[in-house]
Amino acid sequence: MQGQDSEKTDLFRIVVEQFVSLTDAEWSIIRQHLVYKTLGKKELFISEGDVCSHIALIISGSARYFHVKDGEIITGFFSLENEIISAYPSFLTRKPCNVSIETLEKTELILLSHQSLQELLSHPLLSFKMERFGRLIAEELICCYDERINSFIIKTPEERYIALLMKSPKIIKHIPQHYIANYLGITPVSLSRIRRRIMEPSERTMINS
Amino acid sequence: MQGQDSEKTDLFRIVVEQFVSLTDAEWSIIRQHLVYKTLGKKELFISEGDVCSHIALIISGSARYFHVKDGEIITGFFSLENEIISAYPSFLTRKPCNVSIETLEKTELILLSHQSLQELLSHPLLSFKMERFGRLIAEELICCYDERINSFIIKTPEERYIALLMKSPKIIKHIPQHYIANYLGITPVSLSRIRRRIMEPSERTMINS
DNA sequence: TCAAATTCTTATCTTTTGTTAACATTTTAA
DNA sequence: TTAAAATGTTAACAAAAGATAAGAATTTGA
Repeated sequence: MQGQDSEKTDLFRIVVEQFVSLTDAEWSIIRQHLVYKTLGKKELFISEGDVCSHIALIISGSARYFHVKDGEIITGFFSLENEIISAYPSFLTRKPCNVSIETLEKTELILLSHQSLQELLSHPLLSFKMERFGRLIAEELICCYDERINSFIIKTPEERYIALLMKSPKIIKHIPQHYIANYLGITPVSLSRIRRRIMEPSERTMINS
Repeated sequence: MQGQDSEKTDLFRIVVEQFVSLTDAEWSIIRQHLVYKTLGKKELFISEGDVCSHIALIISGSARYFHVKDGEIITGFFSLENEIISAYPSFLTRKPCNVSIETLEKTELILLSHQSLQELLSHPLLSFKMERFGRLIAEELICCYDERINSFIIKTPEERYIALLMKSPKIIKHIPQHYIANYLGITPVSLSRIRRRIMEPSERTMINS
């Protein structure tokens, strides 16, 4: 950990302290396990079939999760700045993951390995807080998953798109549309039609004229 | 806790010990917080808009999770024997839940209230193991959610149905088809067509003749 | 037991989505 | 800079799904 990297890894503390408060002594132990890393654009964080060995906090940049099916690439999720990336089920179960994760742009990460997390979970001074952190992180993730599944069950693709517009305009603006289409469970062509359908009549007139 | 109820609540110990081992002393503390309860067929466990106050283990019976949208009832999930039921996001966040849960048949439950869980999480002798139990339960749930979301992104409705056939024949056999259709994200009519489509040609001939 | 309700299938028609391809625009990389 | 690649829209047609209704079979409950 060099000087400037150490500053970067300190950003991880903010995330942890959203769930459990840490003393400086506790933080200094955790910090030793963190690794700062940058990835260029379209670099892989994890490849389908590998066991996910790290979770990572995105300091800057973004990433997409994708599957390959019948030679087609299908994007299922995005992670943006200040969010965690990981093939979490694989990270937890130590089984090969069914997803690949690739950066969408130059991305700065803070990494924590599975091995390191296990050490922290076993560390006499930290185990309790780390267990709690792990629980609260997982519980928050459950709420996100739940919302996403409900949107598939209850909403039409058009409604899902409008909901995404409202909730994450950042995704709509910064991420290619065919990736968003996959995320919504539809084709890019279909999303293009939905966009035209929900376009304001005034705008529609402007374009048609 | 009367004698026979106490026997029933002991089934909860098996679930906990799948994640953390317990001494008899520890178990006796947890057990005091458990309540045995039966629900008749089509009774509500939780109603959309309420804050979910309990998680429950199904000893016998089954339940379905449903939403109401535009007056339509849409079933999103099922829980069977030996599984947990709860509007977990609501239970965790103390916010009104967006789902109702109703038994599909006469159902025996072991209840643990949010209040009780908080007490156990604060109990000096139990907090560590309860934190760990909470973490591991949440992590397992994440894996289930992940699989379900991936099936919406990657698979067609027909492929989702076939996957359900393979993985949970019990659901297909015991649960009305229009509920399963909702679960797959399609209409009952559409599921009926899918079933005919994937029916063996031989069977199809038998029926057509 | 028997009428009512539920469940499932099927048919018809409409709407939506998927597929493929063409084209314009923008971005990327050599 | 410039050719290649990526992105987004549109069109035409096919396939699938939704909506509605009718009817058969099964289940439920009084």
